[in-house]
Amino acid sequence: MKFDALSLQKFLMGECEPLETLVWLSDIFVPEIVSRLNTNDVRQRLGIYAGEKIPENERNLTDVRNRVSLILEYELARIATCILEDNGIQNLFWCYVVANRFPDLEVRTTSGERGLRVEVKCLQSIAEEKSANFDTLKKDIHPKTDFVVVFLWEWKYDSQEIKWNRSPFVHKAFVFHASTLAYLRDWYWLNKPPQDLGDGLQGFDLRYAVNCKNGIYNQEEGNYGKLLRIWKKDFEYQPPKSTLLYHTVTDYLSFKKIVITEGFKNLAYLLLPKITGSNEIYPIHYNDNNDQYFIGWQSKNVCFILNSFFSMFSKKRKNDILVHIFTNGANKIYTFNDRYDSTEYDLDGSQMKKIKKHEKPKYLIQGLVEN
DNA sequence: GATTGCTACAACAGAACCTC
DNA sequence: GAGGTTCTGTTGTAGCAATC
Repeated sequence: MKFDALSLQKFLMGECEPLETLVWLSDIFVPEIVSRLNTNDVRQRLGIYAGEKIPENERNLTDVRNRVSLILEYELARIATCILEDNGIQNLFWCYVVANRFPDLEVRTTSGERGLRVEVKCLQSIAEEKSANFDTLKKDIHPKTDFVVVFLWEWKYDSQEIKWNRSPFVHKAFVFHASTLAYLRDWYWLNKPPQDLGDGLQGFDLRYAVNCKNGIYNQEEGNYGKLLRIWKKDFEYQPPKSTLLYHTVTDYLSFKKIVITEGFKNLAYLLLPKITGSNEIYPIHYNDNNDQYFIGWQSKNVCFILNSFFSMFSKKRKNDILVHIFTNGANKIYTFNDRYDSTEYDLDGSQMKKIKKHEKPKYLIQGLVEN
């Protein structure tokens, strides 16, 4: 993709209004990065080759996820600098912030002047609880130049012709205006304190969020800023309205939905073939008047349904959906919550007979193997 | 069932400590 | 003092389990 060198330089040096920069990053610049990240040229350098093993235990998977996250962060900077070179810009580059502090990356001129600053977060889509953490205090964030980029990635198994077995694939990237996201986070956090504060208060010191339990203060435990806990739709305390905040709320709610749905899809593609023995998987849609709703995924006689979508319907419509699924040949349903705990049911018409709860996707498969 | 508080565990850097 | 080892704190990602 060819960029206009002048506007590229202007955006990256933080000379435009934050909203304008946000839209440019979201719609133009970061999609180009993702497109290049997903090329074989990049993926071959992150691939797991025949004979190589990674840990399967969640505890030890953490280091692999950390490493993928770090590499994607570096690749972003490398590719972003390549884009500058491709467009004839010699006086700008992306650099790594070596000190362990916000942000991860900065745009600099060759004379050292600073432009945009970017914090990179990576989430593996099938992780039951995506917990990447944006806990930078608002005082440390510059409203004009600072942004958060979130990559949603998953292992992608490649065809036989390609020499590696699997490699990370970025399914989607999201960009947030850091200052507004932090504002939203704090608005929610401060308006929803724990019940057992005692005579203390929640708040911040110079470096951390500070919690209080029964009057005793402590450094916040690490939940503050978890990306999927930042904001909830229709929260009872609404922040003051602004265009930027409106964008952030809309983008955040969309981000949350996409992250959960994408992980659910990847799980369906991972697990359904192991259950049914078939690689033929297709989406389940429900048509209501002129609207079409996504419900889940089906392979042969087995359906995966996402609770957060299914529960939106009235009892009558739920029955219609179940009959529709049954008519399409399914007699087994697994319902999943947003953290991918599942419940197994036998389906007969619109009647669901509960068989078993599976706390985690891996137990679902283990249970099948044991049976 | 959803939410929230707490814990796990890796890499890494730098300080503190130990031995020669 | 040099060099090696251990400890501590920070960053990062995520899962478990009690509570709402």
